[in-house]
Amino acid sequence: MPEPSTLVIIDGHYYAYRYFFGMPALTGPGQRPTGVTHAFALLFKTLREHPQVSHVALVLDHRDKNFRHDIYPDYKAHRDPMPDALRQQIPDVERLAAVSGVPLLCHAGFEGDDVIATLAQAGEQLGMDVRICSKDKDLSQVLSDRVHVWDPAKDELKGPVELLAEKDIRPDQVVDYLCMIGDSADNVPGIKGVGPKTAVKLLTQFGSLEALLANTDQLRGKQRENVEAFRDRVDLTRRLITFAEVPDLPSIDSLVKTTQLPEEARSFYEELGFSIARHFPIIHGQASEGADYHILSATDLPAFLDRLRAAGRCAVDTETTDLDPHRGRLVGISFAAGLDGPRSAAYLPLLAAPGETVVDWQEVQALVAAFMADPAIAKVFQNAKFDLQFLRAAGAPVAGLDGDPMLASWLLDPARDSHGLDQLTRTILGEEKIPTAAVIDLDQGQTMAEVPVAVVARYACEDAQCTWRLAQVLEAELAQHALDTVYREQEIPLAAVLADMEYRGIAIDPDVLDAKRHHLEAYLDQVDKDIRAIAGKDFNPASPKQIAAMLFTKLGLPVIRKTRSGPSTDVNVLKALRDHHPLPGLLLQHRSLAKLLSSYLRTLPEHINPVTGRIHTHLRQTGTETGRLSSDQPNLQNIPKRAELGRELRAAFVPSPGHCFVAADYSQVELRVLAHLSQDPTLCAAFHQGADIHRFVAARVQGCDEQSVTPAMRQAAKAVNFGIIYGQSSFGLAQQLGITRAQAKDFIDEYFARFDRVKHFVETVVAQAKERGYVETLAGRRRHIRQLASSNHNERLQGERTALNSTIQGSAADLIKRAMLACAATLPDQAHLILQIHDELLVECPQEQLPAAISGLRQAMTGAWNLSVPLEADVRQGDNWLSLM
DNA sequence: CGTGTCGCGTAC
DNA sequence: GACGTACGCGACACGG
Repeated sequence: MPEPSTLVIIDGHYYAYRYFFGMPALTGPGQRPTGVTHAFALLFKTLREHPQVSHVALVLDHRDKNFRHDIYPDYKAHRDPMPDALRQQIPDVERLAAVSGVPLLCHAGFEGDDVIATLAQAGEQLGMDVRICSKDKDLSQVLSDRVHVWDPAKDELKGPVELLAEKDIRPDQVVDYLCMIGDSADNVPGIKGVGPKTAVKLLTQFGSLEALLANTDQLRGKQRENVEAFRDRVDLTRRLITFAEVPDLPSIDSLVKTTQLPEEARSFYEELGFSIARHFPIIHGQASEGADYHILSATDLPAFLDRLRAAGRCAVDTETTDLDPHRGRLVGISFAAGLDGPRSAAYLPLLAAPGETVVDWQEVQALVAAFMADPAIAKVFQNAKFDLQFLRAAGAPVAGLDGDPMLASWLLDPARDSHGLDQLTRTILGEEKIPTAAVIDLDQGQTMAEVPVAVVARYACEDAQCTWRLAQVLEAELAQHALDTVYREQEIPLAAVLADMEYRGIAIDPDVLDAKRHHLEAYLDQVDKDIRAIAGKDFNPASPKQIAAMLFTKLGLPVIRKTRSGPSTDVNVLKALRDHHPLPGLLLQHRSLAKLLSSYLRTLPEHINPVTGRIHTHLRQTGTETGRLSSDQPNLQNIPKRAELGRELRAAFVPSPGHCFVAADYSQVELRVLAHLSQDPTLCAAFHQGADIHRFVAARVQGCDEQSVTPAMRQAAKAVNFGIIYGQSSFGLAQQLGITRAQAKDFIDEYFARFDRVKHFVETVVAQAKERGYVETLAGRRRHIRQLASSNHNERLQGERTALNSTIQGSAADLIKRAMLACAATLPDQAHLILQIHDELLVECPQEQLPAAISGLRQAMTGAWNLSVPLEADVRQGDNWLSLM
């Protein structure tokens, strides 16, 4: 199949303004404004790498007046002149286009829009697809089946269909429409008293402007006068609004895109101070080369902080003696804001070997605390969650958290190997940082406090200035991909919430764990003895390899399932073999006891912090590709719940003295997300009715009423509901339910027949993922799915499942993140989030605030997002985690 | 001796 | 081969 060629035409004027006003103002060497040029560089990069784009042109307005000024001297008379900082960048954008191999079109006597329209029609006539990058409404007149406007950041294509849906007009009516409403920005008056609404009404009624003017007798009153008064101006207005055909445009062939950035662009990028690593093969340099670092004294500090305050935004990094904020101390704080060159930074030393000069924290704490607490000073941290906890512990809690390159990197590509500072500096900035190992010997337990101040200062300043520069680059890239909103409004504020949750931790009753542990150890001992009595004393029941040898070779039991390396011995296999022999049952008991002991009962006590007596799990914000949080050290998101024996250990998780727990979990959140995203009327109706969703689906699929749904039917429907979310096949469903594959297929077919918008949604998600290479959640987060491009059939199928599941799971993750953010406003002052377990929030509050906490938590969760189905949360209270069941 | 992979099992 | 996302344990293989 020949690839259809796609011509992309960039409305340079539109983008210049959009980038100028819509993004942080970057400056390069010598305070030269570079934000717009940089944004264009990233746009060009996106187009270079876009698989569907074959031809590119950048269109700019000519600086001279054009024919419209000749026929209408007042044309654009009231327009503000271009801001200086933008005007200065236009030559840079032109040079950028030249060195990037993007043809620049700019014709005297015409406007950019004329060039765009002429070019679009030329491309269309050659059978190409044309995408115009612009939001200018005038351009709607050239839309057709082959000509669309396109926002590459959002990957949104709009053509005649969308125009009709949004404005209720066809492309051939656009000129009439625009004539009627006029254009105040261009100082072109339309019909007095006619705005968009009336214009559409009149066009629908009369068909065209010409017909309207010929039939003014059908109008009455003021409107008739206004329309008739317009008759004299209609020809002029039409000439101003209609695009002129621009002669002598270059041939379409000359617009073939360059897929590689030419080497000659390198010096231009360097001249502007752009990160070249994103565009060129990496040249390794040292991040501290040519840097300007300064060690602060107590005397310097006030003036320095004032400079940062005036700058409004800065990167901050802390050096500490430990990774644990409850045990560690601050060794120093570094700051960077590009004040004296992009690589400048300063270090405030607070702790060092005896004899070294440091600043007394007591002396500067109030000053630093005021700085940190000032929300008007925007602060950027690499992995802010960490620094926020240390600064809080040191008595300088942070407000105004505004950026985190780690989160920016994760949003741009959650699959990136590492979002660590060293890695980002290498891949984004193309430079090497001083390795931590070159400063301290971690194996020897050495800390930053034992290293000369000058050495730590250099290291700390490098961290701060790399954080600063990375934030600039990555945030510009976020904006390019329409990820800046979810960054600023979701992930960045969430980091502060997570810092608070980690810092607070959760209390543990060690006696409960101890008692349970001793009980289960005795029990395990007995099971162990029983197993050895049958299998021999050298048999290791923890070894799947030895179990397989024993069951399948020695005892000759049937192999149920195979893994890559041999027969499987997992729980389903052992259950199937229970009736054949006593050993499988004993092994199952061994497995569950050993799991509880090794994963929980023996390890949890080791995670109790000696200072706080609580467990402070890490809530990792960049730990998943779907957008869920993950938890480690220890993982508190997989504490047993389903089986009785395991569930009981939840009794060890207790509230602080005088407090109680409130927990709430979303009811069927992923299915509600599915209903919302698919807009399936039946599924949506079920949730609006407050139906038992599995029972409801069973009734629909079986064609019976809900009262006659048997437990088995409900069970089957539940399996299908989950299967949909995971992209399960008929084979998987059959295995799950112990039915034949044909029966499973019938069930799935019937499901899709009853919920046909769900079917459509599943297909659309996969198709769009294949087209764009990524899927998107409710909040606009993205996950690239590389397997979809695989030549391997099974890998592609896996990619399709991932695409579907990530959309739903990721959207559900967005919902609970929003709920967590809402908690700040809805919970009473002494109630605090303690844990998040994907669809559940655990809150600790003083007894007296219990009612307010219950209603606040419910409000935060149900109001997290306005879906087309209600969000429901089950709220419970209790005095330990077990009693919340 | 440490490191990486596998099978397995816990959660949602 | 067949159901998505995590973390982490013990066993085992491998390499220094």
